[in-house]
Amino acid sequence: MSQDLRFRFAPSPTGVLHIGGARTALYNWLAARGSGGKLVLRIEDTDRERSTPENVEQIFDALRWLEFDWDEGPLSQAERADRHAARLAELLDSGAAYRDSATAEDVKAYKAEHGADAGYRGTPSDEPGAAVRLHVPDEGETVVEDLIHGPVAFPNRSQDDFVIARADGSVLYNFAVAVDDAEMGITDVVRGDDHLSNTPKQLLVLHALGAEIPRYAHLPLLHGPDGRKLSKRHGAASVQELRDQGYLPAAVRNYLALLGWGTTDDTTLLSTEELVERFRIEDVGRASAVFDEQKLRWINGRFMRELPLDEYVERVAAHLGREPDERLRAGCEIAQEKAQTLYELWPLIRFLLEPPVDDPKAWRRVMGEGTRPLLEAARDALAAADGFGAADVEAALEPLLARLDVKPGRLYQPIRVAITGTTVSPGIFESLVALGREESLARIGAAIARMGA
RNA sequence: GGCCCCGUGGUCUAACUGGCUAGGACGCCGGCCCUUCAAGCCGGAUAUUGCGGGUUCGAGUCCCGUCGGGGCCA
Repeated sequence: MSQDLRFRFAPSPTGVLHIGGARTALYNWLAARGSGGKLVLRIEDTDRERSTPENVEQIFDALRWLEFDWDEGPLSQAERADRHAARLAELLDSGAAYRDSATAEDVKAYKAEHGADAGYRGTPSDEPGAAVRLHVPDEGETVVEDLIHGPVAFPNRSQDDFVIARADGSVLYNFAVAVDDAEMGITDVVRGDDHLSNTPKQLLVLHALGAEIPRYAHLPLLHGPDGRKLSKRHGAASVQELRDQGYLPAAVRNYLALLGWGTTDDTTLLSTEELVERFRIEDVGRASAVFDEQKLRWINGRFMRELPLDEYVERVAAHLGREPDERLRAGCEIAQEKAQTLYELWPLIRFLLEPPVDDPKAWRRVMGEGTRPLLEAARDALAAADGFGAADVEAALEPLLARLDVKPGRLYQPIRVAITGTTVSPGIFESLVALGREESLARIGAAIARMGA
C-alpha cells in the first residue's frame, strides 16, 4: 500500500459547487480513500473578482454537506506566490525559459510564415515589456499517461513556446498549477477533460523544473439534456440546489458515482463503503454524460425509505428548520414510504403541524352532492370508536361502506380533504390516528359546517 | 484555423486479452394491488453499438476512412 498519496481538488471560488465539480471531488475522494491517500483541497484564486472568503466558505459548506473530508493545501496563498516567483527565476536562469516581447500579432505572423500547425518560437529579448515563455522542444512529443484515456500524445512542434508569466511578473495558470503540484507533493490529479490539452504544458513545466510527474486522470465533462455544458438553464446545476431540494448526501454520492462509471455486476444502489471499495478511477468511461435528475430522484427515494426512522426524523427536521417533536415523528412514520425527497415530505405531513390548507379545487372535486351525510356518519363512528389506533379507526369506518352503499373512495376522500385540505396524504387511517381523535373530529365538524345545509 | 478528446436504446451504464439472441438501471407504456398519491410486484416497447469500408469462421471490441459532438489554444 503506497502511502502519502495526495489528490488535489481545486474548485473555482464562485461560491457555487457545480454538479460536475462535485463529481470530480467525489472521484478524487473515492480514489484517495480507496488507495489510502488523502484529498487536498486548494481553492483556485485566478478569479480575484469572485474569489471572496464568503464564496470560498460556500464551497467548503457544500463539500462538508456531501460528507467529504480533506486537508487544506499545505501552502498558503502567499507561500505559493513565493514559490512561483522562485521557480520562475530558476527557469530563467537555467535558460529553460526566456523573455520575449512578441505580441499576439507577432505570433500570428509567425504562424503565417511557418504553417498553422507550427508552434510559435520566439527570440529572447531584454526589453522591459517582455513576457516569459517556456522553451518547447522542436522534436518529439509530450505524452500524457492518462489513467482513463491511456497515453495521449501531443507533438512538440505544434506546441507554442507558451507564456508562463506576464511582463509584470504575474504567473499564468499552467505554470502556477504545475509549480503548486510539485511544491505540494501532489501524486494524483483527477480533473475534468477540459484540462487534457493543458496537461502537456504542465508536464513541460514539470520537466523543466525537474519535478516528479503526478498521475493524471481526466474525467469526461457533464452536459445538459441539450448536449451543451451543464449550467443553470438545466434546472438543478449545483450541489447547493440539490441540498435545498431535499436530496440526501449518500444518494447524491451514489448517483454522481454512476455518472461516468458503472459496476460490472449491474449493481445500481451502493453505499458509500461499497463505493470506496469498488470504485476504480481506471474504470471511468470516456464519454461525456448527461445529468438526469429523474434518476437521482429515484435513487434518493430508495435511500429515503431505507433510512432508520430516528435519522429520518432528524434529516427532515433539519431540512424544515423545525424541532424534531412527536408530531413530526408521527408524520415521518406514516409518510416515509411516500416521499422521494425531504422537500416532498412537507405537503404530506403538513396537516399534522398546521391547520388544513385551503384548496378550492380539491374541495370542489371531492365535496360534491351527498357528501355531508357521509361525513356525518364518519364523524359519529369515529366519536364512538372504542380506541383510536389504526385498527380501531378502520373498524369504525369500514362498516360504513356497506351501510351507506358507497365505494371506499367516496367515503375516504372527503375525510381526507376535511382533515388535510388536499386530496393527497398518507393512508387515511394512519392520518386520522396521527392527528388524534379530538382534532380529527373538530376538522370533520368544521368541514360539515362549511358545507352548509 | 491548429492540436486533442469523445460517439452502445430518450438518459446513465455493462460486456476480461474479439464469440452475445448486445445485459442492467432511470424514464416511458400496460397490468396487478388499492382509500388518494407514491411505493411495491408483473409484463412490454425502444439499440442494424454515429456512418462506410477492411481484417477474421466470428467485431461494440482490431485497422482505415468519414460524419457528428466537445475541449484547449489561437
